[in-house]
Amino acid sequence: MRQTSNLRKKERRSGRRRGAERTRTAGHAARAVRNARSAKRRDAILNAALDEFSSRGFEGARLDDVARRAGVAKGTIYLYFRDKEMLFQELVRTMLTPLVGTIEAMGEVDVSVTEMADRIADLFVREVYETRRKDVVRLMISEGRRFPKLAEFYYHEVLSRIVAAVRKVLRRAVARGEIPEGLAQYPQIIAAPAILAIVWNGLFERFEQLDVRQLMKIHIELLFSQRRRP
Amino acid sequence: MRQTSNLRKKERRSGRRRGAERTRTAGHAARAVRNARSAKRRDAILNAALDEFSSRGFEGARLDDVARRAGVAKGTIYLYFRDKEMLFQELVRTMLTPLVGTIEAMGEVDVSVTEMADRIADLFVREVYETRRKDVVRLMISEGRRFPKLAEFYYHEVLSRIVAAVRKVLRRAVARGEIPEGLAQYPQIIAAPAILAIVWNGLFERFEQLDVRQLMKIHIELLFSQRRRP
DNA sequence: ACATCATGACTGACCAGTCAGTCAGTGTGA
DNA sequence: TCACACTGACTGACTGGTCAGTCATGATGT
Repeated sequence: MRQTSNLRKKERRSGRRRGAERTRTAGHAARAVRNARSAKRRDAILNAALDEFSSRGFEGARLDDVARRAGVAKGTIYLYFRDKEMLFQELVRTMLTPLVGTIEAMGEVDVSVTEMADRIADLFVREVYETRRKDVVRLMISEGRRFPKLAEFYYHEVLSRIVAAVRKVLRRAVARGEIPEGLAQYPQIIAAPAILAIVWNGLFERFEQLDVRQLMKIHIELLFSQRRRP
Repeated sequence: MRQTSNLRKKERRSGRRRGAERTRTAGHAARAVRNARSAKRRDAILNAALDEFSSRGFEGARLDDVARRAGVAKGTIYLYFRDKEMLFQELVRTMLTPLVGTIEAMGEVDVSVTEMADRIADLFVREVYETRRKDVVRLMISEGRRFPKLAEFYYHEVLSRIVAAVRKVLRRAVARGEIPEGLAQYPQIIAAPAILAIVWNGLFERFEQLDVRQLMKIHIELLFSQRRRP
């Protein structure tokens, strides 16, 4: 459950070079150690926050609980995040940003539509549905409305890029006559079962299982199987 | 601790027959007036609650605000609902229960799949998306996870019935060879764009409009257009 | 000796839920 | 028809408790 480890915590603490040339090496080493510890704490807090936000919602989550779960005093949280809201926003940003690159790359390669759809489905299942990112997306769905800034960030930095990349591939396919035009107008259709799965999973999984992989596979087959004019 | 006093006020106030046969009619009329007013208040409270819950979420909503918006004192809310949680649950129940009948009826008629899909889409747009029920469904999506009882009610009383009704029609179509088998396994696929639309509407509508009707129409066309074996 | 990081007790604001009191409307008796 | 008693729906100030955010103090490393 450590998968957030790769979230660019190295961020160069800008400036601060003055004097003490003698201890340069030692200083650097020390700073590196500190940064590492600091990043670890930040991560622990984010992880704990995800748990608490997920099970209680933004308003319902208690920072005391986040602190306890992270093995840290409450005040420490405020050394890393301005307030509860920023903690939430950083959580979403930190967990979802790394996906963007992967997704954009997808639009560059000239693959067939079905190939692309399969890749999207696979990426979603492996990198979102089967990880804690699923919970982050669920949080985004549940609470995003009350964080307009975050919704905006998410739309511009994540969604619109995905939509653009997918649309690109779809347009090519339309031009080749492989698929009807409608799909290129609403690339969201491809993602619809993914959203459905996350919502269903949160609400009804205990009554009726839903096999996401299968769900998406069937959906894609239905959408893309070759068809004749009616 | 006097709540419950007037919950379900139609309740035959058992016994209590003593004299005064003369005023029977007047008494009935008076009671009718009271009941009407009472129902009106209940409605006002539910309406106000929907507004507040929608914009602030369950935890974020203040009963003081609900009361003010309903034009009622805070205490009055507690004459009609045991506590905040029951208010929320009643809200969802009251708004969604009326739909169930309509939906079940749909499974009874032996229509074609596309006909059924069109009807579902139309019903959804007219009775949910274009009404305040959309907000109720959104609340269910956002907060349902923290109300297991409510999720259970919703699953058993609403969802599973829809799924069963739709599945029935789909099975017939499969038997006739009209559609491939996959869809009958996951009738949820038909509803996926509806969920997507509600989520999108809440989060991103201000950046990019989404025409639900068109979205669902295209999706249905893609799913059901006749196809040849690959 | 100093800088930085970390702590957790504390504070002030906030809010769900309560309850003593009010009063509009109803029944009763003359 | 009037006056008086009675009822219970309604009110809103209040209470008990909670929690985000602060800060005086302590720990650690250089």
